[in-house]
Amino acid sequence: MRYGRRLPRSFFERPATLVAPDLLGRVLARGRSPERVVGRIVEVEAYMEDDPASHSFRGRTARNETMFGPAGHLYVYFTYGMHFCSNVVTGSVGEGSAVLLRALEPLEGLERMALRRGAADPRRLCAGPARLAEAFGITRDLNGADLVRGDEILLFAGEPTPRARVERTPRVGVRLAIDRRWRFLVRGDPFVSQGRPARPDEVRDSRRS
DNA sequence: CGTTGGATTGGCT
DNA sequence: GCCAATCCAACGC
Repeated sequence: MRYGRRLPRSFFERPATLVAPDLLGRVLARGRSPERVVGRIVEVEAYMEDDPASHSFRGRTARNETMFGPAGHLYVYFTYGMHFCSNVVTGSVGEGSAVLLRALEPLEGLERMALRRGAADPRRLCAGPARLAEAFGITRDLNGADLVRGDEILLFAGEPTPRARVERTPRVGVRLAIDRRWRFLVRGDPFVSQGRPARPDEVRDSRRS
C-alpha cells in the first residue's frame, strides 16, 4: 500500500499546536515484513514549552532532552513504572515542544500488534499512548529516532483530516492548564482512546507562586 | 536523602 | 468506579 511521501522536516518545524491537528490522518510505519506495523493517526495532544503540563516546562533534563532537539524526531518517555509513550518533536532547536501520539487506526500488521499487546480487538490495539507504543514496539531505544530520514520509524503524508472533522478537547489526564484545549481527534472515529478529558470543575491553579 | 505523584492501563468491586 | 502495578523525575528538607 502507498501512503504518499514522507513528511519533510519543515512540516514539524512549526508550533506544536499547529502540527498536532495536521498530524491527524497521517500514517506511522515501523519495521519490515513480517514485523511491519502501520497505523493512521486519529488522536494527538500538543505540549508547548510555556505549558505547565509539558515535560519541558521546568527546563531541560536528561529525560526531556529530545524535546529540545531538532523537529521531526521521536521523543519517547517512560511513565507509571511500566509504560512508554511517544511524541513527535516540533518547533525549532532549543525549544521544548512536541505532539503526543494518543491513538492510531491499525492498518497493517494487526497480528503482530495483537501479539505484542496480548489483545486482538482492533479498536484496542492502538487506542491510548501507551497502547500504541506497545503495539509498535516503541521503547527507550527509539527515543531520538529521526522520523524524516531514519529507517526505524517513518511518517507518511497519508490523507490529512479536513478541519471540519477535527474535534478539540482538553488533554487527557492533564489537570493543569485545561483551558488549553490541545487534544485533537478525528470526530466520531472508532479508534480514538476512551480517555476522559478533565472537566472545568477539576481545574487546579497552574501558576507558580 | 525521603516523599510524592505522574501526558496509563487492566482487572476487580 | 476504584486501585494496584512499578519506575523515576521533581521537589522539599
